[in-house]
Amino acid sequence: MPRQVDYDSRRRQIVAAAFALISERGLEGVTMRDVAARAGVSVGAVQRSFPSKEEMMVATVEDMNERVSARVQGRIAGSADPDSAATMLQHTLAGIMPHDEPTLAESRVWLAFAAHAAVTPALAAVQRKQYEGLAELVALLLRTAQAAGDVRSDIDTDQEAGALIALTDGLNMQILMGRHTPDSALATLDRRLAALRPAE
Amino acid sequence: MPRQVDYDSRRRQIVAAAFALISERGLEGVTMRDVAARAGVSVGAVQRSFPSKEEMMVATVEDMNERVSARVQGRIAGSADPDSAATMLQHTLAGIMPHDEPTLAESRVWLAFAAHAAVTPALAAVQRKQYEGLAELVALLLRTAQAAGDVRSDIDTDQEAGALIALTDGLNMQILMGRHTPDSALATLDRRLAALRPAE
DNA sequence: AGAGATTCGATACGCTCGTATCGATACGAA
DNA sequence: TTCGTATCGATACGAGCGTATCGAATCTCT
Repeated sequence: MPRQVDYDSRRRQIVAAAFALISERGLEGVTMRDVAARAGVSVGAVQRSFPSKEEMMVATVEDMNERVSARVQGRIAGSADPDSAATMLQHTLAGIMPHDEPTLAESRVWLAFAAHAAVTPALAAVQRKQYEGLAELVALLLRTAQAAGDVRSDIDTDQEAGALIALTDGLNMQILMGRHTPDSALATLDRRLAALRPAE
Repeated sequence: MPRQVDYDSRRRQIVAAAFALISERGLEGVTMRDVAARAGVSVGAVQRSFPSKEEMMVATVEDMNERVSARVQGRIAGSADPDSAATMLQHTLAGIMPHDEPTLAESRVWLAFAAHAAVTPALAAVQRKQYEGLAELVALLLRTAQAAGDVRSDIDTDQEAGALIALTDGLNMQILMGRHTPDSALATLDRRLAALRPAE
């Protein structure tokens, strides 16, 4: 029963199953058997694609990171005013926050891995790298918006980028905990962004 | 071999061991055997104090919540200017953030439970309640500071409380991920608090 | 002082996990 | 067509888990 399916697509299928299970039950609720069942394949097939569970998990983190990045990219590209750095900034940060069930699932997975990374240095390094890219993007957008006069010039863009990302992450958590709705969290973020504009 | 030790102190001892293990290895790294060994008692003794692992975990969450509350209370009480709401606010939020190894451990445990709560509604309710108390306290302090003229009057205190807590949580996570030092995170928080003051 | 109750520590049990193994099967090359 | 090989699905295995069980040891009470 050899090569009848494309390997990449099977790996994606398995990762998608792992992703769904993590979002529903957390990291500890994921077993190889469950992943195989959810993906509609046998455990052996999963083992063929991922020699160990850890490799499967790593692929799942990467998939999650790519999902978020792709979504943010998409929002930026599809934005009404793609040339405005201020608009791109709003789309970037708002794009990270969940607003429907698929993105809520994404956030749950993100939180699960974040918690895991706190006690797993190898994972922490991966996450830190992802954040570094985001922080640089946000800082760049802030600087560009600053040059366009859309952001106050007395703002340290690197510091502000860190603060905005922290706020976004915190809002993210509060949404998952049910202390914020996606709408109210987005409103808080927008209020914060509005405060960056120069006084008229 | 009956009642030779005080039950409350044994429970505290066990909870402390569970707490330490969670902070080191995360929730999934905690087993009854390990907890017993760390606490210096047998598994049977742990079972005597906590009929099930879940009850032990619940007690550990409660312990964590109490630790944070007690620490914040202590900082407020010991603050140089206990009468100033603005000072109390700073101590409250800064007190939540980690600044040394014991408080870093606290934060790791907090994050572990937060992630778990995202897929465990019963735990989410406990955490939500804890947050509600914090949000009310912060909002009250904001209102008081507002009345004293230390905070701009155009600020919606409830909204701002939510934003400040989200920022604090986000900074907390970034510290754990190594993207912020306790000092830089505290500086970010203080900058944010400074921005609440009325323009001179 | 001795009987009874209570707590402890050790161990057993049933289960689930990740992973290894292996026969069955389907394809490609000769 | 047939052999060799790559893959799959089922199952086995050893480890580790939470919990149950039970004899030994200690305290209390009469």
